Amino acid sequence: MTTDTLKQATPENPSISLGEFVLERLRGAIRDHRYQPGQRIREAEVTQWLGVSRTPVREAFRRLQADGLLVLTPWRGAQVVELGRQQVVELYTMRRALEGTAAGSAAEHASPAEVDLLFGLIEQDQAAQGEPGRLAAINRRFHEAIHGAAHNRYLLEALNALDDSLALLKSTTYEVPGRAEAARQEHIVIAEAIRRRDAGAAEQAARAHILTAEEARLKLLFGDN
Amino acid sequence: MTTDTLKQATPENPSISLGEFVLERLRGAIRDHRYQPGQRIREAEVTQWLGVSRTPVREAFRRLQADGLLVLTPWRGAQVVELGRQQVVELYTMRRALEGTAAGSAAEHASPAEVDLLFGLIEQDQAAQGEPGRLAAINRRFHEAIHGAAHNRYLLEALNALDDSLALLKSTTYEVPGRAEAARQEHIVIAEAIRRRDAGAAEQAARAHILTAEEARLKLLFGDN
DNA sequence: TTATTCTCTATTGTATACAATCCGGCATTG
DNA sequence: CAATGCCGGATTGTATACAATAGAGAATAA
Repeated sequence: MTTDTLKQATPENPSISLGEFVLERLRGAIRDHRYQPGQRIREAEVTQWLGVSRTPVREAFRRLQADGLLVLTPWRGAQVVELGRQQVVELYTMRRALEGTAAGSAAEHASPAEVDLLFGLIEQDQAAQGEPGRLAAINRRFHEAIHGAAHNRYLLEALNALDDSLALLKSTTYEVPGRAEAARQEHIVIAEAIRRRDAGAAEQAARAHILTAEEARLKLLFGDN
Repeated sequence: MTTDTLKQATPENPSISLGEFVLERLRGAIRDHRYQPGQRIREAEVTQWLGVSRTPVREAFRRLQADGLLVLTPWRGAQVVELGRQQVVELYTMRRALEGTAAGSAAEHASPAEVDLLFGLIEQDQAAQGEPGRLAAINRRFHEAIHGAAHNRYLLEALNALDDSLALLKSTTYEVPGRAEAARQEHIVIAEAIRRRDAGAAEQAARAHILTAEEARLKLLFGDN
């Protein structure tokens, strides 16, 4: 395959390497459940799908393994990770810690513009009542805004990896009745703590928020009471 | 190169893949400062050193990039990460969060044997006064014992990656006069909180411990007061 | 001399050939 | 008929050939 042909395969950004291209396409496919948990992914399959050789595909596999999205077994290849109840609980413990830290750091380091963004997103959230898709998107942007306002690149990377792992789960906690309203109130508490530069309160509020999200998630997935 | 020759290159465990082998050797070399921060690592160089082809070397590079130990620039290859003051601060913020969470989880989930191990290591620590090397090793085992007692594999992986990143720093905080004694007292507070199953106290004690470690580190590295 | 452009070499990105291994089915045997 | 061992294809692990690029140094012009 000529390089010219290869470049046609990455129209969005012809300058990135094929390995990065394959990585992003695979990550997206896993996040969108086009590859489902437990499913085996063969190198040849991706090779044909994306029109590249095995080398960049294998590179992407390694990165996704490091991110916790794939399990690579010697001579057996790649499988999308399946999360059991225990693993979901462990992931939410991590998320409580990291979101709490992010909110606390944001209280210390957020710029005025970043604080404004948080409250702007809360307003958008109020305007999107009854639209689960938009609510989920705004919720994600709210959390991303906090993550950015923490100004800690290691924290940001860890949170992104965590988000990818949780995307393996099928359900959205917004399917739980009343969850959207409760989440909005919790967001307001977090944002106000950040605005008044109260790191401890911001951390506690974020932890409480993640805890209720975890309870909603476990109820949805495993019928916990 | 024949496969038979290759297997001689991995005498410790002939069954693991060459990629894993290269990964561990490189990780060790970076941790031991045989490759120093900022130094460029060429593929051909590792190829000759370990007697393998470029393929497993490149695999290892990707994994080390994901772990935050290497920076891979397109067409320029791999460089060992250099940590500036800001990055050290960010890493310690992460470490406060994760060690605090680990101590809290350990208070909830540690087995009696794991609690005993903690106090056993504290005794060993007392017996090793004045031997910086042994003190550092025991300190590491103490923290690893807490990490294990948390029973959270995602947390464990994150802490291991963090440890690798901090290993990029040259100095040991045990070089600060009185640091060993202070650390031992802090360890005791953590271990006692875990023994009485007080998750909140364990988390706070671990955070305070990491905070003092950070202060010692910043003083050593950048002369902070 | 100094700045600039060009060329050439070292190095990495990609594709592919080859080796090793696993897993299914089939035959053989008790 | 059941159990066991042995092929053969499918798949991954590794090595290597080839393409593309960056960067250093030479050659040239001002």
